[in-house]
Amino acid sequence: MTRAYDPHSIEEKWQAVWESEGLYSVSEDASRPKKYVLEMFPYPSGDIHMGHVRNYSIGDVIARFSTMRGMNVLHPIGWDAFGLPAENAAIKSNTHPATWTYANIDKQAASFKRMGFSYDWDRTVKSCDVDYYRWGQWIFLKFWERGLVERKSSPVNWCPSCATVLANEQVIGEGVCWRCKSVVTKRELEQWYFKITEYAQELLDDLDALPGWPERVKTMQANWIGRSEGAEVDFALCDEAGEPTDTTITVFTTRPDTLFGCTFFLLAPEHPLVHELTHGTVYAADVQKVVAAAARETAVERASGEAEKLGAFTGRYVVNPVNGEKVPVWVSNYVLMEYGTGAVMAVPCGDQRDFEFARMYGLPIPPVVVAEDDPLLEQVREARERVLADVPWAEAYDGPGVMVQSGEFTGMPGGKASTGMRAVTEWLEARGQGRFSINFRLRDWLISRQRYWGNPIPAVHCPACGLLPVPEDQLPVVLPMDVDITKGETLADHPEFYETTCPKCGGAARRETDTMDTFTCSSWYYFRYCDARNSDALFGRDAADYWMPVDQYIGGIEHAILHLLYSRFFTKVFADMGLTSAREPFTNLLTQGMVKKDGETMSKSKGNVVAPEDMIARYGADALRAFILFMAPPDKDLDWNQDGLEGMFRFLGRLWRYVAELAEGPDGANAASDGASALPDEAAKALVRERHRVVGKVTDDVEHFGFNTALSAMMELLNAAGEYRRAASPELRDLALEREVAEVLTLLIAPYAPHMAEELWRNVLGHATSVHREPWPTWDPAQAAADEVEVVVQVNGKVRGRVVVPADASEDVLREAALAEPHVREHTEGRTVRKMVVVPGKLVNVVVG
RNA sequence: GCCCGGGUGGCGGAAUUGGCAGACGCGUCGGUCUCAAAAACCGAUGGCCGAAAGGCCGUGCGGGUUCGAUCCCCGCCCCGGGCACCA
Repeated sequence: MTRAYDPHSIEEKWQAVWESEGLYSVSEDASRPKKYVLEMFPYPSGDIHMGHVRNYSIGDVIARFSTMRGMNVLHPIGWDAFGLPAENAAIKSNTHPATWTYANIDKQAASFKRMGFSYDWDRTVKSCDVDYYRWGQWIFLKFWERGLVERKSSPVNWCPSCATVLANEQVIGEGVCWRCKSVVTKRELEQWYFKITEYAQELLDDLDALPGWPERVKTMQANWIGRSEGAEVDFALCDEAGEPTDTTITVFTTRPDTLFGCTFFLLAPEHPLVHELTHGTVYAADVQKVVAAAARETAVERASGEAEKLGAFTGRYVVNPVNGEKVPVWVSNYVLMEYGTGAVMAVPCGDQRDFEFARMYGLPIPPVVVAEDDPLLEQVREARERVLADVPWAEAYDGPGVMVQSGEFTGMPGGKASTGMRAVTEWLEARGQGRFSINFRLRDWLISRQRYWGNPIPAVHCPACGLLPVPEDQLPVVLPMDVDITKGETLADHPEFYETTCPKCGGAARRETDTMDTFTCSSWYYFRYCDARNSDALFGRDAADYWMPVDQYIGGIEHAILHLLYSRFFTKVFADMGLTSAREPFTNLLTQGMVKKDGETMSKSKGNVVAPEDMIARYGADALRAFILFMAPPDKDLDWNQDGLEGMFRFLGRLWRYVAELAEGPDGANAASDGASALPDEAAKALVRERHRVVGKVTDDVEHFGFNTALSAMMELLNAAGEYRRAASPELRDLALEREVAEVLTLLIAPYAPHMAEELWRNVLGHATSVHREPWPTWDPAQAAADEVEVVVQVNGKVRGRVVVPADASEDVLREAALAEPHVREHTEGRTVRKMVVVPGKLVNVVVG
């Protein structure tokens, strides 16, 4: 009696065997091509959820498949273990964040092991281990040496719920915190930054070097970096009497060709000159109203562009360098201090915001770039001086056109990146009043956090020597464990930590008490995996050169900017430091979709969480892994459905029975009998064809992440095997062929259902070594091809019949066969055949009139 | 508002990108086995008309190109995501 498929009796058994055999431990091996397969660094929240199951199952299939294809595969796992949830949980449950974190890591690692993922656990890292984070501090010091660390005061994003600052990338959607979704506010604070903007151009340019990334992700990064080409223009500031001074205010503009249409000038409410220019004047009160209103605006209102435009005249003027005109300086909330210089030349005819502002405050709107098809052009085409002070338009025009009322530039083409734009900039450059310039939307990365559970920033504030790095030989700065987190203490409340001596003068000094953004920990972990136990260096050059870059990275789309941009930045700096030859960390990126329930994201608060553990308990890890991959293509969102899991369990059971019954043989006889005596009948030929076709299809599908269709193809092969068994007479069954199909199916399913495949391979089919070390089955396209094909015959585009012809039938043979088909004849009877379209091997279309 | 995705049976999804729409699975219905049930196995399953043969309709909607369109083009509608006062 054949043993039934029982995942519970085999899964944990094989997990233990694999571990003791060291099946997934790898080392550098020059004789095989390497492949580095990596899933995004998990935060150890303790519970694994379906998103994890999906993410790590995708990676595991790719890793196991690659091994079977002959590659030396690095597939590591570790824990992104610093972060706020640990602190919040600790406060709530009166434990230490470390206790909570390490317990969660153990729990989650056990769940991952229970899923049967093929990780090299010897390389595991935990970012809260001092052996790990000391290298984060070392990186900080190296960045500092290279001038990539800066401490400066500026308006920053503050999350009131997390009680800490956030980097720009970490404010998402309508101005909310990426982690807790609270509305973020602005505060002026002195903070630590990594100067990622130094790499803005390279981060943008090298997106082109990533053909293996989704277009969507690259577009999002390009938009985030936000490169604009234009010019800086210097405007001389006039004194209170209206006389030009030597002080200039510089603006950035993408449209220097519209400079002749500049009729006012704007400063951001936060601009330092605002107070200086208006203090003690009659304009101060009105200006203050705008400044105060802007300060009250939430990030949401400000970012949405829906806030009402407010403005106030400062009483001062600047001189337009192209025509010497004095234009009034206003303050307005629609000018952002963070972008460009915080000052703007307003050209109302060419910019919708300036247009609206001008209409609101009665400022003139002279046209300077007019579209070719605009009737207004005839009125002003030849005018070099301003003859028309206001446009009859309902809105601004920012497209290409002809420059008018623009002095010597009149008649030139204007618009973005136009000859007029270049001519005006060159004119300014020749006079020292402007220059070509490129502006990025990307801001420097704010990395300091006012929280405890993170990597301490290795710096010292000395009253005598100023700000100093902790010397390299004094690393690591160990995070003290005796902080009372339940009282809300941070390092700043901990004198034993912050009281120190200056590394330079030896006097009393204060240690920096901010910790680093957790995104710094996840920006280099993939390098550490290459050489995880190295105690002398972040990683050895040889190990990194062998493994890096990551060949296949898998994770959620939510990191399209955040983690993926930071990691690209770190890798580029590492390359410039000579640590690695990789300039990009992740060659191929797969962004997997979300796992939902009834169209909604699973969450405890909604009470719709499906626990993977419950599913494993019922159907085993193999069915769960295979099913989540079968449900949908990996990059699409999917809606959880338990009935389908049941179906996958049934398929595995069918496959099990097929292999097991065959191995035991009919009536207990050994199935490995000589099948050569059996006649190669049509049924056997069909099964051989299917075997080759399916191996080819599964191979191709996995390479393109078509896990769902790969599984369908395996089901088709099993169905074909069943049909063969029923069709072939018992005495003529080709048992050798059936045995081959059974082995092929076991090999094909191995990456998806590794435990079942292993049990079948070793204990049922009787092989001595692991299925996961077997070479991937080969296939012969010639044997996959049928010698006869069914060709569809259409009459006027409608299918009217089918004919079976040799696969290599000529067009003439096809024509003849098509016209002879009885049903086709009915439809062509008495009508003229005007044309016949023949697609060999596929279709014939008879066009009749 | 702008930029990407996407819309296919009762459901998840296929269709080698211009060549049999609906593979595979779920669900449903019918059958075999059984005292019965479960499991397993077999069969049917887009809609409408028809006893059947067969016919008509059908990939969000409306046009177009083509011998032929889920696929390409034009114009809409809906869903999801990203960006959004960036000068």
